[in-house]
Amino acid sequence: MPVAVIKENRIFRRLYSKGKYQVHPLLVTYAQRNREGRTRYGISASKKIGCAAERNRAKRVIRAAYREVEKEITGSWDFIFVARSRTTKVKMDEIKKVMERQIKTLTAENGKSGKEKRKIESQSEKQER
RNA sequence: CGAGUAAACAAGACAGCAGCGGGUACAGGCGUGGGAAACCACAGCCAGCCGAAAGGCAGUACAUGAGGAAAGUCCGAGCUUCGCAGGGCAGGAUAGCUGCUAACAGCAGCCGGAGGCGACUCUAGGGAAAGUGCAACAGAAAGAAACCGCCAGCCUUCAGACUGGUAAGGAUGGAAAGGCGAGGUAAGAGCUCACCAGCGCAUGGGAGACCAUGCGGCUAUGUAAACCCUAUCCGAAGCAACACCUGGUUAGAAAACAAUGCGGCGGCCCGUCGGGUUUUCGGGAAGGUGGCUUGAGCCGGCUGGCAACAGCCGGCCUAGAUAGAUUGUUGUCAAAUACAGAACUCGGCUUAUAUGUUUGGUCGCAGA
RNA sequence: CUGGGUAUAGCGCAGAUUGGUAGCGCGCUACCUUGGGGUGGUAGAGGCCGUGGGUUCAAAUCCCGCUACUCAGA
Repeated sequence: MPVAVIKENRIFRRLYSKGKYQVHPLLVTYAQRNREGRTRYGISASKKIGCAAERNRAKRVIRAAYREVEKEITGSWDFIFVARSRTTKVKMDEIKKVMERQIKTLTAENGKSGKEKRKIESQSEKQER
C-alpha cells in the first residue's frame, strides 16, 4: 500500500476539528478515513516540547514507531501524531505500544462520540496500571 | 605532594537487526495517480529504452552523510537585485601603536594603566587652554573663591565695628585649586629649596605608541558610554534575494492632479534618466526547475616571521534536504551521561556545555 | 531571514528626552463613619526598577552582553 506524508495545513486543520482522537501523555493521535486509496500521516512537534534537536528526535521516534505499526492498518486513513514534552525522553518501544493501541481503537470503532472514546481511553489506562 | 595559572585536543567505540537522504556505477520508456500545464510521485509492467545530439531514468550494488559551538544573529565579506555615472549634507560605525587579513568592532606582538607574592589576568585606552551644557543636597565659594579663623591698620568704654592682607587651620562635599617636609613671614602663600606627581621645552633611544635624562615656570576640577571636535570607514535590501520555464494576466472604467509637477539608488539638496502620475472599483499574484555547494577549502611537509600569517611542494573532494534525511533499537566496555541539529556560503565575536586526556610556566611544603 | 517594541508595588501604567526625590489609579491593612455592610474619610504598608557587567562622585535613566514575552515585513 502506498504511503504518503501530509504537508498541507488545511488537512491538519480538518483532522483537528473533525477527526477522532486518542490522548496519552506520550502521544496524541488524530485519525480520519479518506478516499485517497492510501494511508497518509503527519507529525506535529511544537516549540513547547523543546529545542530543534529534541523536536527532531521526537519526529524520528514517531516515524520509527509508525513504520512498525503500519503493516497492521487496513483501509485508507489519515493520521496525525502530536508529540508531547515527555516523548523526547522515552524509548521507541513505549511510543510504539501507545500508538498501536490508539490506532487499533480508532480504526476498529465507528461513529463513537468523543466522550465515549475518552472513557475507553481512560479505562484502558487504568487497566494498564 | 598540594595549590593555583595558561593552552591544546577529544565530543564515544565495536557488533547484530530495522530504516532514511542525495551521489556514483549502467543504459528509460510505457502505465497509473495528482495537475490546466510545466513537472512530481509510484517495487505497477517490460528489459534496455527515449532523444538529432548533449543528456536522462525505475530497480540493484557500492561508498558516503551535522557541530565545536551547526545556536544567538552582534560585526565583516562574497553572491544577487535595485535601468545607468556621480557630488554634497544628514545619519551610522570605529578610537594607544605596529603588523596580519578579502574585510572587520577580529587576530598577533608591543606601549600605557589596574589587579595578583608569582605564573599570569583585565583594560571602549583620541581631544576638556575650539565652543556649549551639567555638577542635585550640603557648603562662604564648584572657578580666576574670604563664612569662621589668623595678621596689620584705624575707631572705640571692656565688648566689638570698619578697611585691607592671607588659602596654614575649621566646617561641607565624590572633588576645594599640586602632595609632603624645611626655610621664610606681621600672618601667610611654589615666595624659596629637597623629594614625588602633572604640564611644557630640549637632547638621546625606538618603526611607532612611548621611554630615559636635563631644564623651566606653576597657569586652566570632573564629565565627551552629555552635545560636540578630530581622524578613518560606510549606497540599500536580502537566497522567501534572484534567474529561467509552464499556465494565466498582460483588459478596462471613473475621479483628481500635472512641467515651480510626478517617479526612480530607500532621508534631504544638486545632477541625471524616464514620460504621465495618484486614488477608487474590477481581474491576477498559482506551480515547477535552478540558485545549492570546489571554497579567501581541508590535510601533511618545507621556508620566512617572536607571533598572527604568508609563500612553495604534494595529496584530498568531505551533507545539500525542502514538513525538511544523516537515525531507531539491543548487547559489551567502570560510565557514556553535557550543550545541542546544516537550510546560500565563508571570516570572526558572544553565549551554552557532562566527562576525559595532554603540555608549558608559577608558588608553597618535604626530601636528595 | 530581516527589522522593531516591552520588562518598574498584587494588577494596569507614569518616570528614561535633560543621570541625584521612584510616583499615579485600582487593590491590600488599620482606624473613623453605620445597628451591620457598602459608599465616604484619615493614616499606613508594599519596589535589590527582568538579569550580569561597565562609564560616572552618583544609573530605573547612559553604554555593552544575556533572558523572557511580543509585533511587523518578505
